[in-house]
Formats: sequence, C-alpha cells, structure tokens
Amino acid sequence: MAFIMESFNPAQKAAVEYCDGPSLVIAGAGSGKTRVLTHKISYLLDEKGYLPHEILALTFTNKAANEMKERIAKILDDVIVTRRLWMGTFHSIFLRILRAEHESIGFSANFTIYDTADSKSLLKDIIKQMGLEDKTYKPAAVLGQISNAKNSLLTADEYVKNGAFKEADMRAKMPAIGDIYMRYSKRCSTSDAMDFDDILLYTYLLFSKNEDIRRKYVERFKYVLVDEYQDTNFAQHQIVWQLTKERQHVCVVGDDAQSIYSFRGANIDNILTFKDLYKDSKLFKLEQNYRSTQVIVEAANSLIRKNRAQIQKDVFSENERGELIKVTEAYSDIEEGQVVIRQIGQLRRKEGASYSDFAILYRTNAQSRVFEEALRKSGMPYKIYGGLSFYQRKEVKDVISYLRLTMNPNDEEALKRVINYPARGIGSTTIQKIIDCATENGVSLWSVVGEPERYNLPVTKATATKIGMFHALISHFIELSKTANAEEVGRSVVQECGILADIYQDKTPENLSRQENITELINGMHDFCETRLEEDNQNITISDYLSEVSLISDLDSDNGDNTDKVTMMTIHSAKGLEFPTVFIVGMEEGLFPSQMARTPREMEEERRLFYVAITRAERHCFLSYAKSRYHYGKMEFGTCSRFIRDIDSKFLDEKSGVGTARYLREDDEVELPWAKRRAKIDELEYFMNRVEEQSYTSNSKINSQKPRSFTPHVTSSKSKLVQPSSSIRNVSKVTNENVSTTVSKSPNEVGKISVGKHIEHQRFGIGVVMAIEGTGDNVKATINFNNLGKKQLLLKFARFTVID
DNA sequence: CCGATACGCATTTTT
DNA sequence: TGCGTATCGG
Repeated sequence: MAFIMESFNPAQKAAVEYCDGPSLVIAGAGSGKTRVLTHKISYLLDEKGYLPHEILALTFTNKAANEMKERIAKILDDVIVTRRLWMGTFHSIFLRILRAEHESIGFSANFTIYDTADSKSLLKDIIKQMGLEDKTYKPAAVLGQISNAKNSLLTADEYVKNGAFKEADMRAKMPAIGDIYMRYSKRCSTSDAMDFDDILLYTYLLFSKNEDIRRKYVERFKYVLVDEYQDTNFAQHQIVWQLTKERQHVCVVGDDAQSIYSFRGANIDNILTFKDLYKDSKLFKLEQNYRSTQVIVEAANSLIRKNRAQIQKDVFSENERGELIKVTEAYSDIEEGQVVIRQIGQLRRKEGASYSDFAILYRTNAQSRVFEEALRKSGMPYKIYGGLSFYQRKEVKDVISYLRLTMNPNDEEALKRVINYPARGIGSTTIQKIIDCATENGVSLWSVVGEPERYNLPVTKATATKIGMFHALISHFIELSKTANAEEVGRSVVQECGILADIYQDKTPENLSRQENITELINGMHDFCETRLEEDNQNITISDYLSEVSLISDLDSDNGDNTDKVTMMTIHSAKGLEFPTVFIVGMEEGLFPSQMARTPREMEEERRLFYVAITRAERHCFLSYAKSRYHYGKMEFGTCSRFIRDIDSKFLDEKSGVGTARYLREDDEVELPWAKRRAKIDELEYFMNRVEEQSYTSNSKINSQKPRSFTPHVTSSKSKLVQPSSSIRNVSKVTNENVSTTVSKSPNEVGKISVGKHIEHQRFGIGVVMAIEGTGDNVKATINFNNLGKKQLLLKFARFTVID
C-alpha cells in the first residue's frame, strides 16, 4: 500500500489520505478518479481500521461498481473483504435496504420493480380510465413529470398541494397530472410495485419517518463515498445527507464539467453547493490528465471555458504534445462515413492500431446507421451500443413477467402481459374488465383472477374457466418456487407455459432469434445461480435474480465480447470510457448542439457533452460534419457546429478543407512492413469493393433484423461481404448450448486439484490454487486468478480444468 | 384474435 | 425515412 501511494501525485495522495471529514474531490477528465476512489477505500480498510461492511460506496452504473470492486480486490489481494463492502449503484444498494425494511414502508418482501415500459403502460391505462385526451397526456411526458416530482421528494399527496408544480402543469395544459400521480401511486401500491424513482423516494421516506432505522444505517455506514456526484439528483443528495449529517465521514467525487444528465433530474448544483451543506469540507482538485495528449486536453479546456457555471480548475497533461484535432467537412453524411473509414484504415497502417482502438461517437443513435453501412461495406468489424436492451425484448420480458408474477402475483403489469401469452383465449376485453373490476374494488388483478365471482367480474362461464386455469398455472409456479432456485423455475416456466411450444412452432428468422434469446436468458439464470453457489452465496431465489436483472442495463454486461471491433455509441454512453482514437461525427448546428437545447443552461450542457466527447480521446481526435444529410427521409443542409468555433483554433487542423481527397493521398505514401502490408491488402480490396458499390441505389435490407455487431467472415475479396453475425448480446454466454441440459462436472477434475496447481476456470480464467478446505460436498478452494485476484470457489459447482 | 394497412412522430437515458 | 401504435377487417 505504502509503495503504491508513492505513485500518486500530491493532489491524489491528499485526496486518498484525508479521511477525517467531508471531502469533495473535483476530478478532471482522465485524472485517475477511479484510482483515487479505489485506493481510498483500500486505505480506509488497511490503514484506518474500517471494516468492509462499514463502508458504503455509491456509483451510478453497475459497470462502475463492478470495476471498482475488481480493482480493490486486486489492491488488497482479497475478494472476501471486497464482497462485504456495500458497493453498488444507488438503486441496487437502496433496493437492498428497502427489501430488508419492507414492513416499514408497507410493501411485502418480494415487491416488484417496474421498468419504464411498465410505468408507461400503467399510465396509459390510467389516462384511458380517466377519459383524458391521450393526445395531450402522453405517458412518457406524464411519467417524466412524476419522475421530476419524485426526484424532488414530493409524494402524490404533496404534489397536488404544491403550487409550483400545479402551475407548471397548467402551463403545460395538463392540469390532471396530480390526479394521475395519485392514481398511479395507488395502483403501484396495490400491485406491490415501485418504479425506479420510488426506490429513492421510499428510501428517503423510510429514513425520515423512522429515526430508529435511519440511526441503524448511520451506525452501519461509518464512511460513505459517492462517485459521479455531478449526476446526483435532489433525492440522492438528500439520502446521502441523511446518512452522513452527523458523522460527516463522506467523500464525493465528480466533475462538474462532465454533468450531462440534467435532463434526467441530475442537478449540477449538488456539487457546486456541497461546501455549503458540509461546512468543514475540504476540496481536492485532480488536475493532471493522464489520458490524453496536451493538445486534446488544452483544446477541451478552451471549449469548456465558454461555459459560465463551473468550478475553477486547470486540467493539464504532461503526455506528448500530440497532433492537432483534425476537422473534416464532408459533402454528405455518406461521405462522412467514408472519411472515418479511411482514417481508420490509415491509422491501422501507420500505427498498427487495432479496430478496438477506435470509437465513433455521435449525438443521437439515429446517426449510427450511416457508419454501420460504411463499416460493413469496408469489411471492418464493429459493435454498436445502445438501442433495446436484452431484458426489454418481448420474449425475454414475457418470461421475466412469469417469474415476477410468481414472486409477486399482485404485479399488475406482469399479469397483464402474460395472462394471454401464450394465447389462452383471454382477450383484451376480458383483461380490461379485470382491470376495471380490480380498480373499483381497490384490489389487485390477481385477487380478481382468484375470486371472479366474489368481485362480480362480468364474464361468461367459459371465460371464467380459462381465468381459473391461468390462476392454477401461476399458483403452481408459486408452489414450485418455494423449493426451486431461479434457474429451475425459469426452465419450468418456459416449458409449462407453452412458450417453448409457441416459439418452436416454425423457423421464421424472428422465432429463431427469439429462441436464441430465451436460451440465453435461461443460461443467464444458470450463470447467476452457479456464480453465487461457487461463491457460497445462498441468495439464488427468483427474487434475488429479479432484483438483479431489474437494475441491469446493456452496457454493464459487456458480454465478454473482447474481439477486435470498432466501437460506436452515443456520447452519453461513452462517459467514463477512453479510446486511442475518437471520431466525433455530425458536428452540425441543430444536431450538435441539438436543436432541442434552447436555454443557455441547456446549451451549456450540450457543451459539456462535447467536452466529454473530446476527452475520451487518448491520442487522436477527429471532428467531422456533413454539409448535407438525410433527416427523416428528407435531404437537409447543415452548417458547421458553433462548438467547433468554441475550441481555440490553434488546436485545430482545418486546412484540410474537404477532407476526403487529402487523406487519400496521404494513404499512398505510407510504407508498410511486410506482415502488416499483407493484412492491409485484403482491407484495401474491401475498400475498392466499397467504392464500386458506392452507387446511390437503394440498398435493401438483406435481413429483416439489423445486425448490431458485425465481424466479417471473408477471406477473398470476391466473396459477399454481408454476413451479419448475431446480435452482440447473443454471443456472450458460453455455457450451455441447450436449454434442457443440466449442470454436470467431471469429478476427476476435483480429484486432480491440489495447492499450487494451475487451473483454468470457464469464466474467471487462469489461476493458482492457494488453499483447499472443507470435506465432501463442501470442499472449497481459494484460487488466485490472474485477472481477478483471489476467489473462493465451491468445487462442487465450479467449472474448471486443471492445467498442470 | 390475428394480420394488414395507415398514421404520426421522431434527443440524450447511468437506474 | 422507418418504426411503433392504432384501427379495421377477416
């Protein structure tokens, strides 16, 4: 530890070592923020005598939390301690607390988490029931307003009394929002469900209404750390205050210049006013950037200086000076794609760069299309982030809904979804009757489904029988879930509900992809149970599984797809990442900055977004814009973004003018070592192909499903290039090929194992056996994995092979 | 209850 | 343009 501390700069060292009071760490882009945070936690454990369960560390993404856990495990060389830390996203940590304290907030232990789609669907129904005009009351907008209210810690009762919100609703010509909010809350309660924002709201209410419970957690969490503090909303900020106001052992880390989520309720003021709330707080500024060249850092500085509201800081780099930022004007969006491809090819030649060294960043997801086309035609492998997440796909949500119903039959949205899937003759009319009947009686849909005659549900005998069958089916799963784990119930659901029968009927491409997704879902459950068993963690019920997946997003599980690919994503998704070369595309007025940004405040957020984009780049940063592009099918003419003018021109290389021709010429002059040249030849031929294909005919979709990830499987330049691989989310899990196989592991591997041997684990990689303990089924081994540090595995379940 | 067609509407989205 | 939903007809 002491040795490691040597490698910190004075500011980093001070930030790590100051543990006696509140501290605010302003961490410029690329300034080693995560390193400081992880070392601070290690320092608290190693030097300050904190126990792991006394430390609460809050992040915004699962990815960030997992990364930090891994890094701390490495520093301390101990995964056991790391596992006991309270480290996770705001939502996952507070959800854990809410489950434990569910009685105090009037929920049952297995309450459901509604995702955004569930919330909107419920709102849609409420709006319909109230007879409101659905042109004015759009579920998304209403949900947004309710979300704002919750972020401001206003319950429905308080909302209808709140003058400011009422006025805003009148101005927006939606005076009924208060009423909708009331009904929405009631329906959530009877469904034993909360939405994402409720997790924060109820946590706040739990602590404010139950001083004893608050004290319990204040006692438990002796030190609190918060990452990405600039992205906290009022509710999160208040909860942190509830937990730290007495002891004030709190450290928040963030960068006001990277606050880009205000549209989701994040409040930049939280970081600006931290010192007013915590009176004796210390401020640390991490200003040395270790990521980017001097040019990139200084260019970004010159840009962000145009913003008014910010904490004064001076980010600098001692890396090489670096090249100027190249600005390219393209004639069209299509040509912009070509320019990027050409640059990638050139840098691969010149610097031997890998595909994975490149990122194409854009303001909106819709822009990905052109680049996807261009990359595919040139035969370059790529992956696109964004779009629908795995758990939002229809077939996946269907299965999950059955599981949700099993854990919480009162879950209205889950019930609505599956009561007639697969089709059992309970149509929309019947469903609406059930909903209305339930609402009138103030009970859940499940209650009505259970006793239709008691609630006078107006249905025929035949329908009543069908409803009874459904009720019996779910009851059966509830019974099963008392003894079976998540994976086992999942398999039963898929089989016994008729979902398998439904999607294995025929081999349409859609069905095939649905089959894959179901298989992957079951594999995911399998992995979930297996990992927890290996780690000797007993929480493998459906409820545990659901808690985890309801808070998971796509970017979190990077699917272990580490193959060499160009990355494409929105700038928002790129926050926290870095790439040797970054292309920021679509630098046009109205696109970036978005035309939606009207107020100066919004314009500053757009500028911060641009700042985030530039600072992702380590060595090369390219900006480009197109003079014309297709927008909603219409050709539109654009002009260069004002943001390019916001960068000091001494950091820009604009003399290229129309970029294409110039960069092409440079291509030809490059000398290549033989080996690299060999690899280049194919690529150049692809490139030639692409030029030939570059006619403006309509390029009809070969597959109805658009590939989100593409690896060329081509050896000859003559062969067809279009061979889309499966979705990136489908290629991840490596375990079972078949849904119906069960876990089995060869017992002789267990026999071969002994201290000092090397093993290769299916997921954790290669490691050395450190210790073996226990007998019979409970034999545990401590393995020191090369990449992950020490882990304890229950050999009964671990999947590994002994390699020496 | 499903399929076909028409319409309307499109930022960013850690959880 | 192109997707997701709304509505009508079989």
